[in-house]
Amino acid sequence: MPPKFKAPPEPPDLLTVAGLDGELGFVLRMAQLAVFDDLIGRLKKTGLRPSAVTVLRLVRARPGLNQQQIGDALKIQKPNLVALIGALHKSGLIDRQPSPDDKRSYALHLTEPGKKALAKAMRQLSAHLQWVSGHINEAEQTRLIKLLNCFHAPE
Amino acid sequence: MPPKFKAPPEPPDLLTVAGLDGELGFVLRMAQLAVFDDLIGRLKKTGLRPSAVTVLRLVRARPGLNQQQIGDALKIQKPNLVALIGALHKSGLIDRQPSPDDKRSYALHLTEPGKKALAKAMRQLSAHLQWVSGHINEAEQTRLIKLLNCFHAPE
DNA sequence: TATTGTTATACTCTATAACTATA
DNA sequence: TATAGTTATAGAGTATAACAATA
Repeated sequence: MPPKFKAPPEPPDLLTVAGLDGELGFVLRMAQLAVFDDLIGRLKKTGLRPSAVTVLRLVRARPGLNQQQIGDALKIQKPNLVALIGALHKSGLIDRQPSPDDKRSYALHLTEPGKKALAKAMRQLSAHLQWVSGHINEAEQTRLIKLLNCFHAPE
Repeated sequence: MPPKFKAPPEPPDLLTVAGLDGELGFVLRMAQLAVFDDLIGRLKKTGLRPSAVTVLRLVRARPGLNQQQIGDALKIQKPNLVALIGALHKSGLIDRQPSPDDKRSYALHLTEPGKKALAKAMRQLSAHLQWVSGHINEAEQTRLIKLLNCFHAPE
């Protein structure tokens, strides 16, 4: 029988000892930090934050959308959307038309520069998604998203 | 053959049309919002934020820890830890002893009130974990955490 | 009355540069 | 020189209350 070599005793990991790396909240936060770190880094080239890109994507998916509907979808409260939408409008990426059927709200549309900017952002998003795929294969990704939806889907 | 009833055509979901609910970043963010919403709500009773509870847990796991080590574990940068640790010290939950072997750093320990406060917070955390278990069973939770660790484990 | 968008405001979290005292 | 802790500061994100115009 060959002599037994004990593996050198690993120093017990601090997070493990504290029980943090087995807790959903903590792991969720750390994963989000890592994923958004990559995404934000790539979007730097476009001058847009993830939230701005998301707004542009919603407006492209449903031209004529108003702020309230965007806020509901992204769980951003009304006052906090004013600056975000305002900046997109000011930089000429979205257009605000007075809504025909409700004079209180604006119908939002992408401008031509807005479409171009979104296309550029989507190319960066593509690279980001490839980075994600480097960490977790497609099947696992689908499973992960399904599991995460346990929390945000039902509300 | 019984008559066929077509399901009423569901209005296509905005998030689905925009392709957001199939993207990890977005789903991750939404899940984290929901999970932390519950956790923060429960911790309100203790006057502590999740980050403060996490710091207390690390110090309990490794008495004598310094700020740098905490920052590394939680990915919080040094300047942003000063107020957090300072508040815990000011409210008497942690004790700062000058470190014997390195006069630049402080060795952190839980005080008796700190231990009590952490115990109280851990009871709220327990209730939170039960809430989590209401959304996703143990096996799925284990799988979810494993999948999320694909991102924060390797660095 | 209720809703859309807005202002004002405050609190948290995060990021960078520069200082101090030790090492 | 490098590291631990600090200060100052700025930028995001988020929360509440209240208002005008409209429904």
